[in-house]
Amino acid sequence: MFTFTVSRVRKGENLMISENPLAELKKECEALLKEATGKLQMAELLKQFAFEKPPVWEFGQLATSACFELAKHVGEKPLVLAQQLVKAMDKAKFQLVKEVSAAGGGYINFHANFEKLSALTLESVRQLDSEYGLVKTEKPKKIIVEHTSVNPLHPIHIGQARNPMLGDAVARMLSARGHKVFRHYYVDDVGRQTAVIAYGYKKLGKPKPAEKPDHFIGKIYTVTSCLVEINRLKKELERAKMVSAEEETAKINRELDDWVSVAFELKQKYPDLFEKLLEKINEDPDPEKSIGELNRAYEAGEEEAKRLIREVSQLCLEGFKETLSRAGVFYDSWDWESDLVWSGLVAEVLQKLRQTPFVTAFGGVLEFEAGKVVEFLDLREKLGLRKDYEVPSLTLVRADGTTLYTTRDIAYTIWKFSKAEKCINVIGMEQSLAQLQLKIALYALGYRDYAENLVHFAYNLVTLPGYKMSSRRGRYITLDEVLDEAIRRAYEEVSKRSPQLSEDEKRKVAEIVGVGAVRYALVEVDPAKPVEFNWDRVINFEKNSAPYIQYTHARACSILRKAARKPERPDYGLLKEKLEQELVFTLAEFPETFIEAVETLKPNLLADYANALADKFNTFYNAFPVIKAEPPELSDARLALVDAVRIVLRNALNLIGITAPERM
RNA sequence: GGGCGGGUAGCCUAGCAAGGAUAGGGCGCAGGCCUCCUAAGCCUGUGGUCGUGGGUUCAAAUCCCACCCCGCCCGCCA
Repeated sequence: MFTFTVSRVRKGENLMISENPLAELKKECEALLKEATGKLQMAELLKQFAFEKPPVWEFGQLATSACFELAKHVGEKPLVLAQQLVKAMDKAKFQLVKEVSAAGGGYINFHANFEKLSALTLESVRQLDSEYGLVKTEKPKKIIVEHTSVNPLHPIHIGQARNPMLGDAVARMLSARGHKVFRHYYVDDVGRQTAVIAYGYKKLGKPKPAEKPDHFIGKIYTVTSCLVEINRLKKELERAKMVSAEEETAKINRELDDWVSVAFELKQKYPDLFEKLLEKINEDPDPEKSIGELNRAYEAGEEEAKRLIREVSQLCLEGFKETLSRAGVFYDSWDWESDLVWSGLVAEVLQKLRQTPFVTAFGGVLEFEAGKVVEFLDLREKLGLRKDYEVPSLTLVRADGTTLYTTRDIAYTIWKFSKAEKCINVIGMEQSLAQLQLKIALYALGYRDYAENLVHFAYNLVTLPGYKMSSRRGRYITLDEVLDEAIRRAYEEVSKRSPQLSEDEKRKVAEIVGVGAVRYALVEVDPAKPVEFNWDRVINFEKNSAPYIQYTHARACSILRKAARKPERPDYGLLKEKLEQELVFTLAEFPETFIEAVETLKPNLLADYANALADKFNTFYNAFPVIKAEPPELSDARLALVDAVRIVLRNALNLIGITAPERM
């Protein structure tokens, strides 16, 4: 079913073109229906017509079930109404419509006039080229898409990699829609975890990384975190033993066992690093305290802490940039959480929040009572909350005076809204509650408009079949590994299939194909569903994969290259095969698919679309000759069709951040 | 206990917001197709109580209610 029917026709040199050919067809169908209902004095009963795609091609290209609805008002059978409406239509007015029929229990089916629709569609695609399908919005907005924002503690792992792929695709789509899009990376450098890595890094004497910096940082973080945790648990255990709290002792023992086994793993993996950190950390009578102190000093903006933590974070980010740029993901702004703290913005927001009746203090601790806000401002329905559900409170400030993540995020969000009208946060589903509390805080502060333009783009996790990925435990598969492996496999494949390519070309193609495979795999499934990681799924070269679509694109390019001529005198009326007409229709649908994908923020719709188009094209490719088709007017029409498929496949892939190679 | 998300063939997945004609794909499995534009392909076959039970409707995978299973969240973590 479709809703979007906006389109503009403009005059080409000699042929009409349209930025949305399918919408032209719909407009015509709608006009015919309106006229017919008018004639039968039923115009008042139905003003909107929804169109759908009939289940079988032979039924036509568009259908409406309006007569079922109409039948209720008139007391006549749907089929009879459909027949009457069809009869009342003025055939002389048919342009893109060739035939209308009543069918089934009361459908009205519209058959397209492909001689005209093919001409309109193929000319439009080829003239608009890289702009075809990218229908611009009437209301362009400034939009910030915040995505990735992986903490600078360890390399980006495959569980997190879904985020940049989705975020980047969404940003590309919105931008293509005509919005002014800014891609922001929120550098979360404030908090205990950053203090942990900085602490370990300092203990090691701030070593220069001998490998990719984020991998280097990741090792130090994992080992440090593990050792500190064991240290802390041991102390807790002693305390618990002294007061002979048996249940607690047992619990701590279990946790300790867990961490000791992690330590064992880590010692095997990185013996030197492990020994050195163990030695250094043991020198510290209270590592926990040192870390807490470092965290406090950093928030307070003390010079030494600043230098240290920024150095570590920056190091890690260098690694991220390398990985992400390889995957084709870039940012317009890197926003440091610490800057928000130091600039006083966080304090300012806290001050304002304190003045609302929704914040209470006990000791130094500040609590934000989100539930109260919901009642007071009557937000329940607006936020889609159940009637008895009480939103939990949110701690804004710790007893030691430091702030918490969501508190800073409130300040950050307000800052973002000073630069944009809409903010989309690509953040995992597990943070839904925090994102809700954040939104409620905006309402509490009187930023109603911000709250309503804040979107939490939630996505589900990527899981490993055996165990849970855990960055703290150093159990993860990095995005780098996955990309390397994908490119390696792609290289093998290219070498096997296209030995004639130069070494340089093979490498380039392998890169494009490998990266594409990974991006596609992470974007293709509904973000709400979890993805179970396995190599064959993420590095798939068969149907329903980026390589498959890329291959199809390369095949189209190959035909055009071999033809070595432009389609000078195409006769689109000769495109009489069902497959050809289905291809044309699919191409005509692209603009509406694009609009729907952007408006609903569903990049997977574009992945599905591209895959479906590739399927049809391959079937066509297998069934009919193009270059040698006779007569030449048919050959030319088919060449134009191939060219249009090439353009649309490329445009669709580009929107989700995948490059379409011309050979592979 | 409460909240959120998910449940569609052996496995993975589309469709669900705006209910409509025969629930699309892919993997797997069984078979077939390269003197012809790239076989990363194409064709044929195989496989479905759309989690369960009620309800609304001329019509339910889709809407409503109840329940079951899985995941996540309910931190002075992020």
